Amino acid sequence: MGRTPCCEKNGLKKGPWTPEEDQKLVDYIQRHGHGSWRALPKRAGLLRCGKSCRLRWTNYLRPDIKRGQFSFEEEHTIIELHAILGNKWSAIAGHLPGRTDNEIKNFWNTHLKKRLLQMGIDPVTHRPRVDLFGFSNMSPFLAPGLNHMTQWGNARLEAEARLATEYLRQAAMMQAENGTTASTRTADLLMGPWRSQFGDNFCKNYVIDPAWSQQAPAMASHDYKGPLPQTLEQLLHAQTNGYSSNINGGSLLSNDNYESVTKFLDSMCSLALGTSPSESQILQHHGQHASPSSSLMSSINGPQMKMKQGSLGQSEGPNLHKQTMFENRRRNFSGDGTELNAVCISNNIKALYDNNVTDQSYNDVLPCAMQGPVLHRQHNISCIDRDNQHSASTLWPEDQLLAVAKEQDSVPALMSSTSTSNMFSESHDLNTFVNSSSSVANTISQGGDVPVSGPEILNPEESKEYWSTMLKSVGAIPAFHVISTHQ
DNA sequence: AAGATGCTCAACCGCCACGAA
DNA sequence: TTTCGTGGCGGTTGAGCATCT
Repeated sequence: MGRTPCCEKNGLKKGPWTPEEDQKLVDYIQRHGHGSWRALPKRAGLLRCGKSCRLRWTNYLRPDIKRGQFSFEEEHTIIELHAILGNKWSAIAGHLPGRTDNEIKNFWNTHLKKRLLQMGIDPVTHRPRVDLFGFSNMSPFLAPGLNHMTQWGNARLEAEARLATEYLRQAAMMQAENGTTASTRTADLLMGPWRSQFGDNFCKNYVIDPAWSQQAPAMASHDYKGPLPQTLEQLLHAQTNGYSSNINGGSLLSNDNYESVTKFLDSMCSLALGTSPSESQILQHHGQHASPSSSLMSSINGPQMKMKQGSLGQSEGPNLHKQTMFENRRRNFSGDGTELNAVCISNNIKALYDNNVTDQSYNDVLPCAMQGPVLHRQHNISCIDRDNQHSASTLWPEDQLLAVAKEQDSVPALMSSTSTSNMFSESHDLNTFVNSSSSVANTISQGGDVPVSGPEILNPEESKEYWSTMLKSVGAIPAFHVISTHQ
């Protein structure tokens, strides 16, 4: 007893479309629109079922379809999104203009999946394959929770994202009605997305703004085992297992930060659903503050997070902030050093350079992902001294980084985090690298703040030598992870 | 040169969500 | 509340082509 077919099969053609059929379909849709797909074939004079027509149009004949090879940026985007969304091809396609879900699915199955496997990365979990070492049957014990995407399932993911969106909508309504954000009810609503497995997964795959992570350590940490706070207030004020610091007793639900939280959650949900962030009504009550990175923000259609100047870290001084950055990175990159998802750190640096902002306004810079042309392979390298008092990051061309790595002795890996960056544009070439790296190195050596720009400009050789010395002095070694061989 | 094998991707199939009746 | 029609989605297939033996 089979399911009734979507249309009457008898007499209907199957298989590849001929140019004549394509022309008929295009002509009809251009004149009349597609209307009811079921009725279309008859009206257009086609011996096809409506489903076949719809597929042909959406996957092949639609005028806004982008043809040709996937760019590196597109590849990168697909990998990033797949780490969060799994096989939700339509949601992924929503972030790649002109690409269809079918095309992305095919590309994943025929290219990207194989490439990840060759790199020793499980294309389902986006984590290193333990079975390479013969531990496959032990993996549930060695790495519980690694198979997050398969465990959760796409349906649940989408359901949670929709639920989270609804939470946000309600929160926005309450905000509009009451003009206040600090009610327990609002906090509960905002916590909805955070508490969902989707939120957890999102946080695992995107390094959130470091300052924010300090406020929400339970969500950003892989190894947090404590009970999840049940409200945002609890979360923000929790001193759980030493992970969290109470920032001057301040609340993230102050007006300024409320905007950030809701904006971020909105973006998070839109990512899951393949829609554009709603630019929710929530913002209307606070107005948009122009930040140095606002142009950058507006150009991306991906996860965004803005932390405003406010209670976060200001009175604690820059070192607290840097320690937070380090803690955040250590949580996300400790272990095997093969995480795929370190984009945001690079993005912070890029945004700093783009906007010529100072460390003081670092909190205004968005971590953003998946945009910008690739001209050089870059790695974001960070280091921190043994007392966790000073840290620095910069982007290194890969060849120089490898050269330094070769020179390294086997010193303890106090930290290591790298990422492949697609963030550098033409204006951020080797000169920028030299400027930044020499400046950072100088500051580190003097025990000072992480700078954004500095007066000293070393040539590449000097810069390389300086960094090599500095890295050894702080006992840091870089770790590498190469996403692809793209040049 | 010819058969075997591998790869790509357009197209199909079945399931599901959703809205209308 | 249930049923039905429709569109959308993800998994899978298989024809056509390329490469290997």
